[in-house]
Amino acid sequence: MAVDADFSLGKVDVALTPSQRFTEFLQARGKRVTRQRRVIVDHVWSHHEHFDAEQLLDDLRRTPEGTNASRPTVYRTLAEMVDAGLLHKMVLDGRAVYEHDYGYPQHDHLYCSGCQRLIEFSSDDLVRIRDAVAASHQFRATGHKLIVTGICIDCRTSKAKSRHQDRV
Amino acid sequence: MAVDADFSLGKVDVALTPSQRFTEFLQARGKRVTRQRRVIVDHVWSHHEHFDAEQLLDDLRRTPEGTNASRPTVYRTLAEMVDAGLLHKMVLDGRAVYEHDYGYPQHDHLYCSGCQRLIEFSSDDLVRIRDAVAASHQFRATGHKLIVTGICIDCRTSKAKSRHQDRV
DNA sequence: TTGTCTGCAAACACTTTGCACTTTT
DNA sequence: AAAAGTGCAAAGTGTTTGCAGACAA
Repeated sequence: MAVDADFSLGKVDVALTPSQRFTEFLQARGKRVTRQRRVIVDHVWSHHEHFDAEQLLDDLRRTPEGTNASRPTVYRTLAEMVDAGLLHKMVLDGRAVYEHDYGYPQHDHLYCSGCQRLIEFSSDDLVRIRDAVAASHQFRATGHKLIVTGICIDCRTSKAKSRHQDRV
Repeated sequence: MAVDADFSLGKVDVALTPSQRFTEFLQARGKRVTRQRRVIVDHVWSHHEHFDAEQLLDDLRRTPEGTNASRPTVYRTLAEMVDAGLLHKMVLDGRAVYEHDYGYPQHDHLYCSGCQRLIEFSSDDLVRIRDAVAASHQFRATGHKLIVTGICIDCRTSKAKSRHQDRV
């Protein structure tokens, strides 16, 4: 699940690093800053990519001694990071996919059914329409999830699609 | 998972009933029109509601002799109905939820986090924006899924929320 | 020291599959 | 009769949990 190479939605200024924010979150709840939790946040923030729990687990296993964590710990820590507002979780094809949330603007995705790539975009018009529709149903919108399915230009132009089928 | 009581997006005229269309679909593929398949399509089309496989299985079990089907058959038949274009499948909170597709206009959902109700709506503006965004990324959109999360008016006005917590 | 966290193995929920038997065509 | 479908039980997949030992505060 690679992220579009050109990630054009810029970072937003934030006071603390993700790692600091997580530490703060843990301490505020009487939770402990363990080696595993540190290793996981650091690793997750070393790449701006969409990933799932198993990928993260594998990545950590390929890493030097003392920088990995067990499957249950990975799952538990990802859930905590979502609670902490660091990560955003979405479900795609039956498995949970995570992406950076803290410090990045709200956005939606184009999902290429050819190469499974997720391309990020954001649209103010979309949010406006969302709120107008919600209002007309006397519904108070707190968020939304939009995934536009289709075919990206690479998959459309290349006859030899093999190059685009990473991570299928 | 109840559907909004006032389903205001009208039916669309279609040449065949869902059951006829399914029969046609099966025959075209050399598949057989069995008692179970008939029972399932008929039951699914007797209510316009969102449902999942286990609910359907339970409903069928509560039904007179000779009008039920096993779990594997229910799953297999639902998949066929999706292939046939009769049902639309979406994944919500980890399980597959189905809704009528054949004969109904494309639409999206408001999802109340208070009572888990799905309210249907459709918006031409939304589709326009979707296509504009896609075009700007040289992406060819073939479809989309939008779920707006929030609180419905019932959950907002009632202090005694218990009444709205069916199916939680 | 005290209470939380970790990792293991086992449990989970939902869905799919292998296979002998039944049913439609 | 031939081919496809069904139901059972068992296997999968992704994720969660109970618990004894390990570790942060």
